[in-house]
Amino acid sequence: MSSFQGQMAEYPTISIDRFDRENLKARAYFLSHCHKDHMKGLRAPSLKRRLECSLKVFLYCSPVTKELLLTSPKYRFWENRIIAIEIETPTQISLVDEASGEKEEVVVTLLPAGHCPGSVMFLFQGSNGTVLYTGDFRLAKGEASRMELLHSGDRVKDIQSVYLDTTFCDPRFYQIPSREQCLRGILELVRSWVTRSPHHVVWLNCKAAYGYEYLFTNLSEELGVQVHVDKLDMFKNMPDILHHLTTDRNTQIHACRHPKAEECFQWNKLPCGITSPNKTALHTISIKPSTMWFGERTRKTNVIVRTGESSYRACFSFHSSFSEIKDFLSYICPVNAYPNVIPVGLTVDKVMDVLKPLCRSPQSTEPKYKPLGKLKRARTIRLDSEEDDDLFDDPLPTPLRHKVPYQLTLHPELFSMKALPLDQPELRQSSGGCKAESVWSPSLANFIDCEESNSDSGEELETPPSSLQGGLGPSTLLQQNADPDVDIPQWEVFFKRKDEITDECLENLPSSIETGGSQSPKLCSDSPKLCSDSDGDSTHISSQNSSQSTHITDQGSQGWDSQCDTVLLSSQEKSGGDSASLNKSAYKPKVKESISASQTEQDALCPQDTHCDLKSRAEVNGAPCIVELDTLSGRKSPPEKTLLSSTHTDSQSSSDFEIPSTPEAELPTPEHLQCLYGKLATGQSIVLKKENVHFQIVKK
DNA sequence: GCGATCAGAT
DNA sequence: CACATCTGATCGC
Repeated sequence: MSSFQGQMAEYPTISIDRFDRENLKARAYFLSHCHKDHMKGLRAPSLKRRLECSLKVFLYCSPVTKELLLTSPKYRFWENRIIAIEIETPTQISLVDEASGEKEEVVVTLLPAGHCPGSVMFLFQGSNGTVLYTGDFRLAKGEASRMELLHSGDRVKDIQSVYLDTTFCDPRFYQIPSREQCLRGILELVRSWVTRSPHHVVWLNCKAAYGYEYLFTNLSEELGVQVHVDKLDMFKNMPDILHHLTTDRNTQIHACRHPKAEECFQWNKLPCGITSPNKTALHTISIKPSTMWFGERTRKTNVIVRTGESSYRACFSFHSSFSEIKDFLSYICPVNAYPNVIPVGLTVDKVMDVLKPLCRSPQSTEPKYKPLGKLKRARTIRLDSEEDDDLFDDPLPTPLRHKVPYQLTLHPELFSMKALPLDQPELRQSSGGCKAESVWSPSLANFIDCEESNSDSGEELETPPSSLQGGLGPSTLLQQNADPDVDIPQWEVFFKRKDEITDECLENLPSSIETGGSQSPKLCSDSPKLCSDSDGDSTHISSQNSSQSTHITDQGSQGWDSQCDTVLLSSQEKSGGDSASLNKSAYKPKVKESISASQTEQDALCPQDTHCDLKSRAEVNGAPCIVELDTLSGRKSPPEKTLLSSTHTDSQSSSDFEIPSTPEAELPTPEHLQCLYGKLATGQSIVLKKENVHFQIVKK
């Protein structure tokens, strides 16, 4: 929970994520995302009064946040005082003291934060230096290096202070399985259940908060089953989300809530009340998304844990892990870093002890030279299981970098924006409007990608539900491997053969796994954007502006070189070529009416197909010059206690190099590696792949 | 009656 | 394991 008090030392006349007390005097307000603990005072009468008196005071946030906020009647009084700023569009704001007329200019840039829909970080530039307020964030390792607007020329911007989400800034939370891993784990568990019969339903026991949407949309997309929720009007202008949700209880995936939901579930009753659509009783399992973390030296990291006959806990985190935080901060390397959150059991001082070494040393206040080309890691190398030679295919020429969107000046009272030239004036051709094409965000597209140590993704397994306990429930155990002991690239491991992994994974698992038939390498493939051009004349908000992609694929997402001139491309255009090769074959947008029993039964015919899909690709995280700075040996987290025996493999991954299984892959020669490193160091793309669907903003 | 705060639960 | 939220009790205006 954020304990940030609202003001930053450098720009005390603006308030962020706090709206009470001192903040009542602010000249401008900023909201990073729509979670209640960041909205304290936002609907208080005192602030409402202030607004009525100070007509030049505005609230700035992302378009998605604005939409979500204004959906609630409680905040409707803000309606004419919120200014949505597009992601990654430097925008000048005048901070005017209405009493004295005193004026200060700042340029603010919204950067995607990956925490929940609409979540952003705020980068402020002005006379008191450049500061970054992260809000809450979950960014995989290397994300910062791919954010163009954190850079200036070839360098990371000289950032004075970072106000940082330190929720998991404790070595205890050294690593958290990547978003894709968690998603995939949940997907396969859900799949294994709902394909059994139309009466097998899943209840996703989610909290009342934004942030699960990408889970819902991905499950819906992959399984062709809409997710039942209590409310969806907040997404009315976000078709990419909306189309995967339903308020019709007659579906197999539920994320509805009820105060006594847990009790209901004991009686096989869903929160929404349905027990059986017809005469047949439902068979329900519950999956509770919750944070799971693992210590630095923990190998086994199960993303799904069975907690009861029909209940599971699934790994899910809105916040960056300790190692992700360190990666982020050490890359930014500010003069100062301040925690927004003090993790339970820690003190400010203890958190500062962690942050300090990652900041610029007091002796040299010179900004560290961070040539973008060198530090830009994480060109994805995707090794298709069938086509290993993909590895060195299609190196793209290094594109011109730093196509910085033009700067906008906001005159709130006029709601006008005007373009300003920037120091690197490569102007976009688009108007400042809300067209998706104009705001495509490379880092947003990339955010799901993980170079984090635990993001190898090949070792998940699941067993068909029927395999355990007489078919009483699915007995899924999905796990990832991570070996954070190793911070040095281990190429042997990187190229570990898939069959080895498979064998290891199969160990201890129920016999019904069939290793055959599921060689298709991708569980989540990218797909062309859904419904971006939907009918109607409403405003559609896309994930361009949401900092959380609605769709996760297992394709390394950083394939889009952030150096590309991306701003004018739509995601469809970009993903078009690749998507053909993905086995997203079965995506059939299904409206609720179309989910017939017969259809579902058909789906249930081949449940075996759902397991043991091993991702067959490898990612290279090119960051040879980065040494993992962590010296805090994380306390070992206790062995995960699962109801099922935990399997593990010897596959290892390091913080910077993760190693999915790669069948038929060969060890690279030193020459290969050298070439590879060379390309990475110079910022060349090695193999690009793209995809990624985000909410689109389509204004009609 | 509402808000702020805290404890407790999920 | 935590997070973000909700509920209910208490206090004050």
